[in-house]
Amino acid sequence: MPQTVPRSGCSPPSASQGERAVPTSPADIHHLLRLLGAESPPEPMLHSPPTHIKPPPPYPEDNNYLERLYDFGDYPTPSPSSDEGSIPTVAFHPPSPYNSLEYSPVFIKEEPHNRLTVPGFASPYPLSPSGSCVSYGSHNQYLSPVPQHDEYIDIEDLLKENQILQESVQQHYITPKIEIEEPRDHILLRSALEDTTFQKRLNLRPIPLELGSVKMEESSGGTGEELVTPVIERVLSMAIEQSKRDVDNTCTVLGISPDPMQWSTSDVKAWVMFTLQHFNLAMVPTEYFAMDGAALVALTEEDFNQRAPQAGSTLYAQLEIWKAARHESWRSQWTEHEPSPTPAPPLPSTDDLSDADEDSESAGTSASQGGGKVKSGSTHIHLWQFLKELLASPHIHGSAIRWLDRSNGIFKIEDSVRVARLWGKRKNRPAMNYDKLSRSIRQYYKKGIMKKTERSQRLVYQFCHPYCL
DNA sequence: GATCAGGAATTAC
DNA sequence: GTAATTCCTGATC
Repeated sequence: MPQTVPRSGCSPPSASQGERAVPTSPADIHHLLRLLGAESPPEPMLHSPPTHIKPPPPYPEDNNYLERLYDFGDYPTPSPSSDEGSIPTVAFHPPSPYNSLEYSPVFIKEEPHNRLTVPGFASPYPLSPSGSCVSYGSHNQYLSPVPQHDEYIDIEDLLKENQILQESVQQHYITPKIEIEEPRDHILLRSALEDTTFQKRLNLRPIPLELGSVKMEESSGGTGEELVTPVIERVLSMAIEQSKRDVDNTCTVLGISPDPMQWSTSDVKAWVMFTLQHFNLAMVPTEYFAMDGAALVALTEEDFNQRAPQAGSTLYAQLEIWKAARHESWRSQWTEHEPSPTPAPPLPSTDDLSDADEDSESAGTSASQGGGKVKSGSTHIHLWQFLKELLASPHIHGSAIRWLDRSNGIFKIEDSVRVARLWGKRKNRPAMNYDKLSRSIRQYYKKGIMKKTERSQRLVYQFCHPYCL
């Protein structure tokens, strides 16, 4: 894939006037090589950015922001306007599942004083009044007409410089090598996510591969078949490590906990806005996600889609990744104490779970909703969230509580004793009963979280909007 | 008898 | 301060 080159601004002259300098401007290199019959560097590098190149996502124009986010250590970070002394400077975005391969800017620093001109030959590139290249933004257009030059160069010197230039070109136009390596993480991540054992191992719902606007590299050279089982294990680890790294970086940037269950309302908003912005998704009114992390975790994919029809799936998938990273972290911590943990038991398939099963039943709900191995789940959960949690698992709790009218948020408690007992277990309130639980539900009438149904029915309640979403 | 409705005090965070 | 719990009385199904 040819690497496009949004060119950075030109640097001011730094060498002395009398100093013999090597022309290194990409435009100059290209023209010179073409003049000498040498092979040109990749053509797209010498033109304005193609129109299909997407502009960068609307991150804050704070380079430190990106550096904090993409603190990959071994990878250079973009530095379009700094580092004046290096010529040319090529910086690549680090590989990340968040990076779109369609937009991989390469910043090239130019030294205007090193320009080389040839009689009768005018560079097609705009030049500043001082003779340096007009600087480009990532997607700016040419700004000025092309002036002529009256400087002449001895052809022998030109040939000598050409040799130097060839070396320079070989050193600095080796992007194909990098291009091959950069998307490998995407290929591996795709393969890992396509591998259903990933989801089975972590007891997760399937994660959509279309991670928002993130475009995975098409596996042109390799089919997934090359990744045989032993390799999958390593791939799986890489994918998980990558996800965890991304989670950690985002935590650092946003200043939030890696555990979504610990998020405050503002944390949730920050995460939602960040994710929407990160994947260049349509913005969503923040009121739709005015909830804490526990509530967010309790949302189903359908809930996400109802709140954000265009971005819901991506948000849900991202949250699943966060859960997975958290789950994996917990599993690692757990294995420190229990070398041979038994695999998570399969979810109950019947509704007639006995009381003895309610511990695991409750834990199963918490694990599936919270994404982690917590026996009793978080006690920092609201009753309405808990009820929605139960309602979201009809295969487990369908005999205790079920939707009557999902779209209008109407549900019925079929087994008041059991629901109350589950609630009491979750909140560590052994004396909980339905009388108390229903009293709490009635408190929601005044708060606008629930309302009485139009036709009063026993054990039937209704969520208010947007809590019914 | 179970549930609903709501007041009031208390507890937990 | 807020949410939930606890206890209570009275009404309804």
